[in-house]
Amino acid sequence: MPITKVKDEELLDRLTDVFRTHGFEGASLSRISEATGLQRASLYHRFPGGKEEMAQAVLERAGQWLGNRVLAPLSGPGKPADRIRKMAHELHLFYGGGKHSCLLDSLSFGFEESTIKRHVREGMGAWVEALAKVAREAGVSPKKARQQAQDAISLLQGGLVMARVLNDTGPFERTLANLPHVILNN
Amino acid sequence: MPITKVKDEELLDRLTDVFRTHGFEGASLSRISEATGLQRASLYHRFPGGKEEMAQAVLERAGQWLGNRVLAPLSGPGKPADRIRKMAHELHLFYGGGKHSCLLDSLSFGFEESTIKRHVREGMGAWVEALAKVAREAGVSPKKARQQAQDAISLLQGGLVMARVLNDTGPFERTLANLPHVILNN
DNA sequence: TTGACTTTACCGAACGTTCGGTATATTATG
DNA sequence: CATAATATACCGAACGTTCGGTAAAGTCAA
Repeated sequence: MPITKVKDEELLDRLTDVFRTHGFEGASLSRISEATGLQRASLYHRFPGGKEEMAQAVLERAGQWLGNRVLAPLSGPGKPADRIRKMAHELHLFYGGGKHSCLLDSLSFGFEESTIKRHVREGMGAWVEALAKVAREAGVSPKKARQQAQDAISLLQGGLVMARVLNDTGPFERTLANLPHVILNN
Repeated sequence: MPITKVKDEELLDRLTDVFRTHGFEGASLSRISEATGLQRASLYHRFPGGKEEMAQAVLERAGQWLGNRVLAPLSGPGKPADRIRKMAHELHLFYGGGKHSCLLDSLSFGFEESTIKRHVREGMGAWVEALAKVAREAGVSPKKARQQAQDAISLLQGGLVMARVLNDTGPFERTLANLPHVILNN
């Protein structure tokens, strides 16, 4: 078997970067080719389904990251506040301290219903539900738990938008630090 | 002078819709042509500078709306809480109750520094500053005022992202209702 | 009032470029 | 050698943009 020019993990890393920086339509094959170091045909060898399959592979792995690094810790052992702090730490790493945009934002434009949008919706839905569950476990009423989970996601997503627009990661990082209070407040 | 097929206001409305729905790169001239009822060449008669000028015209008007409907009421007379409620009402109208995306989000993708991104940055910066000012006037400490203004914008922007992804405007609308508390909390 | 002239708004057709995608050849490893 | 990975060269279609021209409204001297 000949050697791969770019390992799968590295390839997906770079694809992720292109998609979250430019969105789906802005992620042209030229940009992808440049970012990955692979020619068009090589990309189609790795992803016969083309750009759509690339985006789905990126979302697939992001979904795995969400499950392993966010949802799993949230439903794991430990005090609720500690579990949330653990998640905040992972989010800090994943979003480069706020410098990277979120795929759930960048891949959600355009009105046509697609596999990608469904994938994005499932991810965000699972995230909200997991946060609400932790809040309920900490004694927050079901209704309030749901609202505070939504507020947390809103603050995070909005913080990433602000960081991109204003070139200031401060609000996002402050939100990360405040997450336990936002979610568990009673 | 021949009659215009589409009045300027209407034209800008439709352009705004295309840009905030698809982002800059997703807003192809074909889509724009379809949405406005004008052929490509006619669009270039109205906007000699092409797509870039269209986006800037859209941002220009959005900036005027921000100034007239958001910043002005915020620095006007009345109790701080009332001024914020007034803003919330305008936001509800402008964002179609949460069904429309925000230009500050959709036009902020891509890394290259551009006139568009500068325009977007100025708009969001002025918005945050105006909110912080109201909070200070209501007796909130400068530091806390700034943070709560940032939280408000984060909640709004994040709420719009959630609405687009989950097809649920609930969190956004709830944020609108809570804005006075978020911003003026002491 | 008329008719020549200008201005304005629009459109069909085409420009060169880039898009996403593919057929074929080359490379390198087991 | 066999074969998987990459590269070259190319495709039709769509991209943003421009050109030449037409129809309608305003201007104004005769």
